[in-house]
Amino acid sequence: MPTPSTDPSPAGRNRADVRRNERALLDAAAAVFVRAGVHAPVREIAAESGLGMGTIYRHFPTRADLVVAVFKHQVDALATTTPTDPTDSATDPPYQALRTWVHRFADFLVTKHGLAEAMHSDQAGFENLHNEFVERLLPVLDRLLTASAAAGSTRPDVRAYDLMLAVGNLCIGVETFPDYHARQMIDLLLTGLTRTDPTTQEHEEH
Amino acid sequence: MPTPSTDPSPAGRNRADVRRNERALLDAAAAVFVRAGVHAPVREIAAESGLGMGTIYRHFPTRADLVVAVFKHQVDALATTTPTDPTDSATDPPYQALRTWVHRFADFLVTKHGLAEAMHSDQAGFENLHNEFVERLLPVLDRLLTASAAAGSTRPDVRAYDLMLAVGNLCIGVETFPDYHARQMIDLLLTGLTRTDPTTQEHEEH
Amino acid sequence: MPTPSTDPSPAGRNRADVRRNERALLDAAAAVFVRAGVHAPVREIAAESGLGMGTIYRHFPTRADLVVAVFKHQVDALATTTPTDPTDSATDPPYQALRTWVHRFADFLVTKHGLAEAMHSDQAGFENLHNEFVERLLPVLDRLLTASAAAGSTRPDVRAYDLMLAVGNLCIGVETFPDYHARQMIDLLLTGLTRTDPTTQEHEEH
Amino acid sequence: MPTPSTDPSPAGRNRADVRRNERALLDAAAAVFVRAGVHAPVREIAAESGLGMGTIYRHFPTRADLVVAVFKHQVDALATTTPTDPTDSATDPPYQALRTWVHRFADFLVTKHGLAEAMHSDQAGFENLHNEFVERLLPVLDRLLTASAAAGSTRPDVRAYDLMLAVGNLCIGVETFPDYHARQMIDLLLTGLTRTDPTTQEHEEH
DNA sequence: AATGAATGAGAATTCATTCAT
DNA sequence: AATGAATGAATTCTCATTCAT
Repeated sequence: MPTPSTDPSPAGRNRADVRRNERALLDAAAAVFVRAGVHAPVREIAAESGLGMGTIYRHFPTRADLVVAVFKHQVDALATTTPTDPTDSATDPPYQALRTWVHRFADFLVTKHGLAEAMHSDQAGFENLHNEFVERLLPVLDRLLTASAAAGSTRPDVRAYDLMLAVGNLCIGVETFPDYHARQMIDLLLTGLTRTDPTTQEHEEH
Repeated sequence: MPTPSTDPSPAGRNRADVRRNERALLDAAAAVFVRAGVHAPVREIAAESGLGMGTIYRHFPTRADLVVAVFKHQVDALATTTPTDPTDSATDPPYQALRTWVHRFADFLVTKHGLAEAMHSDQAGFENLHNEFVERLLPVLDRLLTASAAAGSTRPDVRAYDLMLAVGNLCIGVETFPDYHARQMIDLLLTGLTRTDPTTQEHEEH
Repeated sequence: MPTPSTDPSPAGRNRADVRRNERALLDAAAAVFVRAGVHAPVREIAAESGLGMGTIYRHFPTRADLVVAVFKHQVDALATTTPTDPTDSATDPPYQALRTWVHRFADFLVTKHGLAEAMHSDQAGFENLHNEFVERLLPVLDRLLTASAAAGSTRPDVRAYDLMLAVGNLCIGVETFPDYHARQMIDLLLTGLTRTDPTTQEHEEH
Repeated sequence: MPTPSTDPSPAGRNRADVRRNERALLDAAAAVFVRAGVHAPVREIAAESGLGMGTIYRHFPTRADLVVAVFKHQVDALATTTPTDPTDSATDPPYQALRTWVHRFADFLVTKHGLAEAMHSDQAGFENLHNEFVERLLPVLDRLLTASAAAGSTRPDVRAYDLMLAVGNLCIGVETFPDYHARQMIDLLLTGLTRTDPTTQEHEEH
């Protein structure tokens, strides 16, 4: 809804308007995803955002586009921060860096209702989501895993792809079954990954 | 109403027919579940079975009833065979028994498209499914896990419930992502479960 | 299915069997009609009777046939007892006889959940029901009404048909709205039938 | 799209369109209700209106909402005109005012196929309909009846609620049975309501 | 004659997506 | 660009009626 007196542009909405709408949409979608999962009705997101449904479709033609966009920021954080942090790699042995990152990844998934599930959805329109994760995060995890294996801390025969999916999977059901301790299971997996040096392993577990 | 000694059935359509139909229904449902997941439309199962939709509702009032029935046989096998097999417990140390059962459990889940997913569904009508699994299988796993921990082979601080859900989770996505090796991830988890004994871990993996 | 030891007839069930079934059906239907109205599912009546649904259809091809049969006894009572009772007509003036019969008719309707409603149903298969009532009871009411009018107790310009439907109508809703006093309304109608305030009434009618 | 000063609507489809559709829906529903009763399938109303089923649900979430809306105008007329008309109360004695209103009420019901019936429906979604009538019209009738009783024209022991339901009931079946004269029966009821020959009437009631 | 399993049309309801304004 | 009303396919579930045994 343009405010004629303040906007002299004859063409209507300007770039700022559009960007503002997109932001509102993303915030609304994030809120709704938390509340009702990533399969929530489009109308609900529209209502939350205060914008029309048509606007959603204009900005994000498929649901996956929206989901990807919603989590892009957090994915970016996971993708960029860790591997470039020099202090981390200085102080932490590679295995510690791997553990830390996996935990952050898990925390991210666990706090997004339905996201872990959606990562595997073969529903039309969700391939993008999986691809996004693979493209952005797999290289990061791969680097960490390779470094850890190179240091002799972890087995060299485990692929980052499998590990990423496995961790994602272990996060499923956290909301549905409050009694399920995903964190501990992930730790089990990580421990299983290590190369048998007892001193390294025993005191890590929580 | 006379009860001829040879035919206890008082009704027209005889028992054999009815059982045959129920079998057809279960087979059809199994096939459709593989093809389209356990959320497949009832109509599709009816079409696959060659029977009417009403017949499905007669036999299995809720979807979960059908799902449970479809997998009952396999669940029964998992629930009964293992813990009572004396030769197993004689030859295998407790940890081996645990591994074997977990692998069988995983094989079962992996071959049923959508089953692992359905186990977590909070959709109406699927609670039964989760309950069925918990009620039937959790005691078995619990016994195996307790025995293994008692033998000092595995950590005593891991609950069977978490382990069951975790294994179930790790099986998710096997069909969707052919490149995902659930088996290896499950082995990682099992290894992580052991008490960090270097000799135990190295040669188990496949 | 014959009872071999007690029934030597080679042709199967004898007349007594069939009649017994019909009676069971009628009793069951009466019970279900009270409980769930005359639109109750056929299956429910079958279950109540302990007989099969097919048997119901054999005995009563349409639902109205069943409804008519269920109430036949009571209709018979209304149709035959009153007009032939000599003591009644001796002690009661004609108007009193009319009132008494109308009350009995109303009591009959009120105690059959859904019957008053069904009398008007234009649903396929219910014409019979209306016809049955008209054919059996209208002559009775007509006789009573004519006698009462002849004695100068009631208006001569009211037809028995209208009165019968009106009384039937006034019985509707007794179960649904416990606060509705059908009895009093019927009394109002009967009172209105008597010649009372000439100035108010005569010129209004259309 | 800037908001022209003449159109305050922020939305695409403008208000006039929406209102036109709602009107089309109401007209279609009224027509279908006459033809097939208020239980007619939603799809039929949609077809009659030329609009989609979803549109009906958008405008009228429950069937009762639609029914209420269809008859709202007439209910409004009955609810507001009469009691505030000063000339009526000046020229008519209270009993005449009562008669007039009851006739108007009956005319309304009689011309709406299935409405009188629906008023009593205990089907889910029809409570509102009954409530609407009671809430809107009962106070009006109560005022008229009380005034008439106060003037000594009618019996003081009859409640407006019973009278309203009774009149409604007497209107049932007008379309189904063309030979049924609801009008006359209502007049009978009203006449029975008047205080005339005390000896005949008072002691009969139970 | 009796049975009740099977059938499938019918009705309600939801929601992704389009498109006139 | 934005809107949100309109659409109607898709899905679930019920129950009258048929018919093989």
